[in-house]
Formats: sequence, C-alpha cells, structure tokens
Amino acid sequence: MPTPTTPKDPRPETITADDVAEFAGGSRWTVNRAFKQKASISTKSRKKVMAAAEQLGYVPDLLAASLASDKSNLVALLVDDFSNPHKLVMLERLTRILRKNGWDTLLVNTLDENDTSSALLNASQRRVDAAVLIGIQYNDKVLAAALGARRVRKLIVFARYSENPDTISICCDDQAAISTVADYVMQKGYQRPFFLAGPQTSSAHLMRKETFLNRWYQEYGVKPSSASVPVYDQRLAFDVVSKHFAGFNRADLPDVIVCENDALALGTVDAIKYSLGLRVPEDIAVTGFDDVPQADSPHYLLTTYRQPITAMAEGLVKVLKSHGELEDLRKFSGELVVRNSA
Amino acid sequence: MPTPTTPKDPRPETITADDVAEFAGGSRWTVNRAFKQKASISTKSRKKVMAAAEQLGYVPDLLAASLASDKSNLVALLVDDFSNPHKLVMLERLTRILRKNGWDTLLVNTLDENDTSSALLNASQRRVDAAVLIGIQYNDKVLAAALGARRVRKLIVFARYSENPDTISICCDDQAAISTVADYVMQKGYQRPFFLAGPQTSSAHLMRKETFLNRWYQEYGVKPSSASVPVYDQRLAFDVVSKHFAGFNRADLPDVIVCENDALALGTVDAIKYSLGLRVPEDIAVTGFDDVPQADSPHYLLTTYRQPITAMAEGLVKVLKSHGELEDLRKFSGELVVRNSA
DNA sequence: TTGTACGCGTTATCAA
DNA sequence: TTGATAACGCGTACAA
Repeated sequence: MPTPTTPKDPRPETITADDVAEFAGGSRWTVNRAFKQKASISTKSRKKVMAAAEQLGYVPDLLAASLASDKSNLVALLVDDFSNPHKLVMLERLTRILRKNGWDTLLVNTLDENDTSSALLNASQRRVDAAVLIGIQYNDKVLAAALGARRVRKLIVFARYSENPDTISICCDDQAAISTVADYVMQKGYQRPFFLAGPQTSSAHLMRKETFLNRWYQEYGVKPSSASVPVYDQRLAFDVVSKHFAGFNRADLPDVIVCENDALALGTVDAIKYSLGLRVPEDIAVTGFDDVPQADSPHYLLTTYRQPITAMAEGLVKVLKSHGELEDLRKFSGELVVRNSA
Repeated sequence: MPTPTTPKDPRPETITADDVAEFAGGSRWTVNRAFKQKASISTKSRKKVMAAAEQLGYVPDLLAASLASDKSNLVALLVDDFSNPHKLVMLERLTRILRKNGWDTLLVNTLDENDTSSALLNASQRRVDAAVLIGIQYNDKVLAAALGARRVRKLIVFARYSENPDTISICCDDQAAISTVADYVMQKGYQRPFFLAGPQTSSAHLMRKETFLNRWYQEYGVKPSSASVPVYDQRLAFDVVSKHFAGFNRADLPDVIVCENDALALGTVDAIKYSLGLRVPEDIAVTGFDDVPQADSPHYLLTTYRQPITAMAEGLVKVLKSHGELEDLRKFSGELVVRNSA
C-alpha cells in the first residue's frame, strides 16, 4: 500500500508493483506477469492482481520498464518540412497505426540539416527503438553520421528511396509510379511536358524527375525541360512557375506540367490560373503526386498519384517487430487518381 | 571502459557515466555534474570529463535520468482532428519551440473520445511533465476523468478556452478576436451575415458563434442564422454549405459568411464558387480564423484572424518551467489579416 | 506456477 | 568541490 507522503517527501506518491503485490497477497513478479500478454500465470492470480491494480490505480511505469528491458516501444519521427500538407496525412497515419500496435511516437522537428544529427542523438538518448526520417534534408552525409555513431538502433527512411544498406527504406516504387503518370500523360496526347521538381538534395532523394525525363526521351527522343523549387511549398511553387513562364509566347508554353508532388502541383495550378491567366487543363494540364486532401477541392481537382500510406505504415510496424532480415520494402505501389487537372 | 560484449550478452555495449569516470579519473557524480549547467564543479574537472565523454562517445541516458529525477522533459501532444490544416502549423511551432527549450514531444493521435483517457494514461506511464490537448473532443467529461485519476501532472488545453480550474488553458481572447472580425464585417457594410460553426462539443469549446451572434444582435437587433459542420474539414464544410443554400433565391442568401475557422472558410469559398456559382466577395464574402497557409493562395485570399501561435507556445514553455501559480494565459491577442475574401 | 538476486543508468542527499 | 549511499521501478534469469 502506498505509504502516506511524509512532509519531507516532495515526490508524489507512486503506486508500484510492490504495492499491488502486497495488496493482492503475492509477489512483485506475479504482478509483473499479470500485465504481460504471454506469461505463465494462473488466471486466478492474474484476476486477483488486476483487481488489486484497479483498486490502487496502478499502471506499470514505462520508463523503468524501458530501462530494465532495453526496449522503449518508442519511435522517433523526424520531420523537417512542415510546409507540405502531405506531412499531416503521414503523421496521422503513422501515429495511428503505431499506437494501435503499441508504439508511442516522438515527433522531432529538425530545424536544419545540422540539427538533424543532434535530433538523432537526442532520440537515442531516449532509447527509441527506431528513428524514422520523413523529410527532405536527410542526405547520405546525415545518414552516415548517424549510423557511424551507432546512435540509433534502426534508421528508417520513410516515403523516400535510400540505397544505404544500413538504412531501411519504406517507399513506393517511384519508377513504376512515375511511369504510370507518364503513360497517362502520353495517352492523353500531351506533347510539350514540363517537369517541376522539388529540392535537389544531394542523395537519398526522389528519382522522379530523372525517371520522367528518361521515359519521355525513350518515347519521343526529346528531353522535356524542367525547373526546381527549393522547398515543397505551394506558395514557392507559385512563385517559381509564375516567374519561369512570365513573358512566354503561348506556343512556347508546355501543355502539361508534371509535378513532383501535390504541394508543387497546387502552386502550379494557382500560377497557371492566376498568374498566367490560363485554364487548367485546357491550356495547361497539371499532375501531382500524393493526393493530399486539397487535391479534391473543386478549385484544383488534381490528377495525382496516391501512395499506399497505410500499407507503408504497416510495413514500418513489421520492421519494428522484426529482428533479423526483412523483405525489401521499397516497392509499394499506389494508384493514379484521375480528376480534372489532366 | 566498456567491456567487450561477451557472446552471452545480447545487449549492445553502452557507455555509462561510470565508464567516463574511470577513463577521466574521477567519479560518476563528477561526470554527472559536468553535464549539468549549474553544478558546483571545477572547470578543470569538467573539461577533463567532457574530453573523456567525447572520446568514448558518451551521452547521458534520459530514461535513467527521468526515472531518478522524476522529471522527463517530455510533453505529450494529444491531437484528434488531423483534417484541419492548422494543426500542422501548431505542431510545427510547438515542436520547434519546445525542443529549443529542452523538451521532447510525444505526439498522440487520439482516435475517438473514449480513446482519450487511455492516451492520457499512456502518456502518464511515460511520466510526461505535461499533456497538451490540441483538439476538439476534449470536453469536461474527459478532463474530469483525466484529472480525477491524477494521471498527468499538468493538463494543458491549447488554443481553446477552458474554465476548469485544474486545467491550464492557453488561448487567445476569442471574444475580442471575434469582435474584431464582427467590427470589420460591420464596417464593410455587410448586412446579412451567416455564421458557419464547427462541431458543437459539449464544453471547453469555442464561444465564437455565440459571441458573434450576440455582438450582431446588440448592434442591429437581429440574430443572424447559422449552421454547423461536424468536423473542421474543408470538404465537409463544402457539402454543408452547398446543401444548406441549395435552391435559395439570390435575395435570401447572406452577403457574408463568417466561419469559425479557415478549414470551414476554405470549404465555404469552394461551395460559393463551384456549387452556388457565385463570386467571392462580390456576391458572398467570407471570413475565416487561423490564417492557414492556403488562406494566402490566390484562389482563396481569405480575410482571416491570425492567432499568435508562437507567443502561445512560449506561454506553454513558461507553464512547463513554472511550479506555483501563474498568470492567466487565456487572453492572447492576434490580428486580423485582410485579404480579398471580405 | 511462483519467488529471489541482481542489474538497468542515473540522480538526491549527505558526508568528507 | 568531490565521493559515497540509497533510491527510482521494473525485467531477466534462474531456482524453488
């Protein structure tokens, strides 16, 4: 039973397994077992323990448990680009599915590239079972540093391809995905495509631009031109597209702008309509990638590619549960969502 | 020095303060002190310790530290409505500022109302220093349950007013904010306002609707009509507004729709333009609340009210640092951002 | 099925 | 300023 707090003790009274044990008339370890799913314990003992725990309001302390077992059931999610609305979708899905499977989530906002390693360090100090990178600035330099220090047990790159063998990458098959988009664009008869890419990080990055350009070259013998936006940000994409095409003759404009993701695509639609004063898709069509919620707004009605985030999140759970080798999780495939923009 | 892992020991070798102490020629407690900002330790000792730590790659274990000190430097953020894009803004700001001040963030996705108490319980098992509620389903019943169990040390309601004395509410002065909006709407000469409210949770909720209606009544002696959307979701708002005004005569339509927040306002603009086939603001004006990034898109150009999230987040830090009494943090004030929609 | 050393890595507190 | 004792609350491994 919890001893009444003495005036000298500023610490709030905590109910421990010992208290429950004493109350239920058993030992601390029986209490421990009662709270584990698969443990050899008689149903009678468990019942008694659980009743006592209920009475006393006992719940196991996860800090102490983590310390003793060297397993925290904690996962760190590192994010650096909050301007992309797709992040919210991923966060929702990941936190939900992780929680369903018994993991808690540490959300870490990495302020810049240098900050990443300190964030990783911080996460490791909490003994996270894994750190998941969901951003754009996580290049090989960062990965190498993180892995070199053996700071984190599992380093996972989510929704992005990584070849680093010490890293687990969970993503969809971008080559196939972009090919799907390219095929659609070709089939619809567009002839002067333009590719709008995101930040050109040094590595571990998306190959969408290269894939699309190569695909087009294979088919038609010409490389479409392209531009890049330094951040996946709708507003910035608007600016880049507006400036890029300002003063172009109608004939020199593309008839479709293929965007690396929806954040860029939304900005592109804005630019076409409000800066160039043209129509989508009649004058210039647009495709995106991600299928963010706004893609469905009547303003945009974006034709885009939806990644199977739920399946990917479940893949993450698998990784967390696994100990040894694992299948390749870099080949998820999604689906093209055809709306009005292309 | 870390002893080489014996084949029997599956646990990865960890460098502890003892290792550093031995290496540096001191005691564990000196090492501990070297890592604290304000601790009585000679600069010489500290230097020696830090050098040794650097050599060995030692970092303090936060789990053990939390367990021993009964302070986790961990804050749980509970969120239940990820469809509101403003959440992403809040998450970015909160995680950034908390991290800057030494707190880590646990992001918890509470699936439904019942789940909240179990989420709170879970957070308490990690000994979080505080739980911050950033959602819509956290009504008095939930709060009472949470507090009754004394599960969490500090329960903070963020961006929402709460009168519960055991709860710390950090929000802006909604009355003043809405009055600002109302004044603007009146000054612009609108005469047939309509209020679009969000989910009508039982308590700890926003008084924006009541405030606006009363304000208008005071001024003109009539209560504007209103409707409510069950979730702060752009798409749902679109549906509600479309249905509500379908078949109205032009003369019966409002000349301005005041929305409880931007998520609703964006959907409202969509509905006016694409469902009713009218113009914003010429036929119907719209105001929002929050100033989400998209509010600045040329499609929307939303006139809206921006809360001082940064200041509010810093208020949260103050709360975390404080021990005793605290000023009232429910009177932050923001500013009206005038764009084109009203 | 149940009970017992011992350890996890750190911090509070007091003594030197 | 430094060192030492005693927690913090639980898990593992093994013995009863």
